[in-house]
Amino acid sequence: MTGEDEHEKTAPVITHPLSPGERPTLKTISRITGLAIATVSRALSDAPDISVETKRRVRECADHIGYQPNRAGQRLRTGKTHVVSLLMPTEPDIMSHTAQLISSIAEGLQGTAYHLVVTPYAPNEDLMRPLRHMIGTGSADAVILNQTMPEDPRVAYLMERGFPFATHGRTIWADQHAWFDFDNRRFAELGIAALARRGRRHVLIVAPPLDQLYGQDILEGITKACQIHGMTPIWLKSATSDSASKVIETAVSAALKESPEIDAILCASPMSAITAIDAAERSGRVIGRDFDAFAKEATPLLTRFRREALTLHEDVAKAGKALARAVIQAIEQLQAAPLQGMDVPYYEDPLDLSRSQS
Amino acid sequence: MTGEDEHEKTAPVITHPLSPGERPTLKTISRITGLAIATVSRALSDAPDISVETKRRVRECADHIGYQPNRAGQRLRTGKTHVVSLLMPTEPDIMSHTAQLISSIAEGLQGTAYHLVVTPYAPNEDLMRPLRHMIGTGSADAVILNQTMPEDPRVAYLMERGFPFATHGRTIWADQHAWFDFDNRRFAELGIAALARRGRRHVLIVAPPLDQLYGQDILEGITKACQIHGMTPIWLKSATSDSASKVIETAVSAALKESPEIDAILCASPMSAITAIDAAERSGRVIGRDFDAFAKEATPLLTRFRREALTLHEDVAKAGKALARAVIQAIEQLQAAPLQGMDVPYYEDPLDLSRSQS
DNA sequence: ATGAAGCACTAAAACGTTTTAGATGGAGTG
DNA sequence: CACTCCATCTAAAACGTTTTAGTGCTTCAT
Repeated sequence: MTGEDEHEKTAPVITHPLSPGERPTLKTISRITGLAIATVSRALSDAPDISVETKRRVRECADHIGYQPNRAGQRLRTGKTHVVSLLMPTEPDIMSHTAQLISSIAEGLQGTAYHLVVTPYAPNEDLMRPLRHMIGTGSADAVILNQTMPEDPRVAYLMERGFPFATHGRTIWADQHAWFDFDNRRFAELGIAALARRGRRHVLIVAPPLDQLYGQDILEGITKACQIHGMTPIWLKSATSDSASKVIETAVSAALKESPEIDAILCASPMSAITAIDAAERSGRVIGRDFDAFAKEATPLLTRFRREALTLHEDVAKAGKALARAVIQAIEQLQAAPLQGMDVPYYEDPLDLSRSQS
Repeated sequence: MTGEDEHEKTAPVITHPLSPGERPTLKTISRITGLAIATVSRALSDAPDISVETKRRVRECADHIGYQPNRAGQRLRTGKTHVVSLLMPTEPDIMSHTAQLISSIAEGLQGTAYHLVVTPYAPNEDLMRPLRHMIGTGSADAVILNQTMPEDPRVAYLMERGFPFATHGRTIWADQHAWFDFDNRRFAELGIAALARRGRRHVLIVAPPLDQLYGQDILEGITKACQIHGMTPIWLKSATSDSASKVIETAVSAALKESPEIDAILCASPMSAITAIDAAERSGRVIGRDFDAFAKEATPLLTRFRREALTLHEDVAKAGKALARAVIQAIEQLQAAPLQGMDVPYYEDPLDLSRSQS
């Protein structure tokens, strides 16, 4: 009876007897509601053996005083860090859409209990070291790898240890882990098709690095599409799409001299496209007249500069969001199957666009 | 006697009686060395009342078993999070050097006890909300703000609360807090001087947003330099360097029609330069012949595309490293004065470069 | 009446660290 | 001999959370 009276007294007039600067804890709620700390904790985590009425009261009180669980306490007790680590090669001195990827992963994590910490590593350094260190010190609950090779040893290591992770880019074990990727085969097919539709026949390929799966995908896509459309691919020697611009420039110039029949260029990255187009024009050819160019790009950079260039867009923000979802699912293991996704990039013909807008 | 004997016995033969998968803790070291946990802790933190010999023994043991302090434990006890939060507007669908900034801040934090967590916020949202949330939940020891306005309310708030922070970009309170910035006044002066040296007289300014201090700096620099070099600035109306490309394009076209005497363009960002040069060429002018362009850029993007464009380079990696240092100093308050730095960007004349290399 | 079962709650321990307030023992001092 | 002093070490508490193993109490079947 008196117990019920006390409840009646404290419940409506929630005055909190805590000094203003103090961060509220479970103990605070316990003091206010008169319940044990354990009860408060279990009420907030919706345990089955707490009455509905108690849960309501506790939650109300928690909302009222603005309770936020202390992560350090949780972390110490549960061993969970609430951290997702993005393992990325140190960013080179070049513009990229990596920031958008980071930003969108972090956004996707917003509202969950997880934070994104960025862990760069020197590209020439032992790939395994940062990963081992991260796992060894237990500084994250999961990893996102953003540049994976087909047989990436890190992926093998993570799978073996059963450590939650997701990759940006598939591997040969793609069916066994969470990943997100763009459909690079389709990029290649769309590119070759678009160039063929314009009557081009001899396409210079500024190839992607072949040690990564997306590179192999593009390779396959191009080969197949060239057969279908009767195109002849000329592979750029001694440079890939991520070579330094001078290397690409030299290689493109040499290729154009050697194979004057080239009337199209396909590039696996926007930056290499910029260089390649420039080199072609320096060799006296005019884009749109003497040749067409098709490039993969994540943002409207190239088209802004050369409307004549054909580009295939990738939705980087979508990739980030998907990776965030995937990695959380990997941590919580909601489902047996890892979350995977492939986004089909889209192609807009800039000639059509400029025609309709002007 | 027996106590000393035990020391003699345990010290040399360091066998660690811990199950292999277990992460070593202070308790582990305590067990191995026979010292109390408190002693081990104080030895590792180099407390004055621990003997030199004991410190040596403890450190040796710690190294041997690969002890790494449990951050959650430290965090709970000390209230320090060991987290630096980078508060950044969500990255738009555009290539940028932001990733390099993030990467280099994180690199600068490597080796310290701090991690970088990325906290994006919607640009249209209340600026204070994410900051308040961060401080309210105590989820970081310090913040880095990467786009500050001259009278940024966040900076005022942080100074008032005495919360450690550093900014990328100065404010009107620049003498009171840690910051790093590029010398944008100098960018403007160098640009105007370079254009004047080429005999140009009427320069179209694709102005930076004036609500940020770097914009005001550029404005001042241009005004002063134009006076000195006898140049006439024509300010682009209805668009700034971070407007959408279509807006910039329209505005540039209109300006060129209205002021045909324009023979130079100065742009506050590489992306706006790409658009502006394109628009000028669509109006029938040829870069290098009819006009010159000067742009601020962090990476060799623009010059790769249009060698004729003059650009001023910024060392983004240096900024990141400096911010990391500054924020750590702000946390540890090693010195009374906040760490500040201004980097002078450098200018290379691409005409000289192409002349000497080809 | 007795025991079992179930409901709603709680006390206490544990995670790993740092810090406070001593404890211990030997050396120096009166 | 009693004392202070000092150097070195330690026990215990605390940070906030979750979880284990209960405790009371009621109800219900026997």
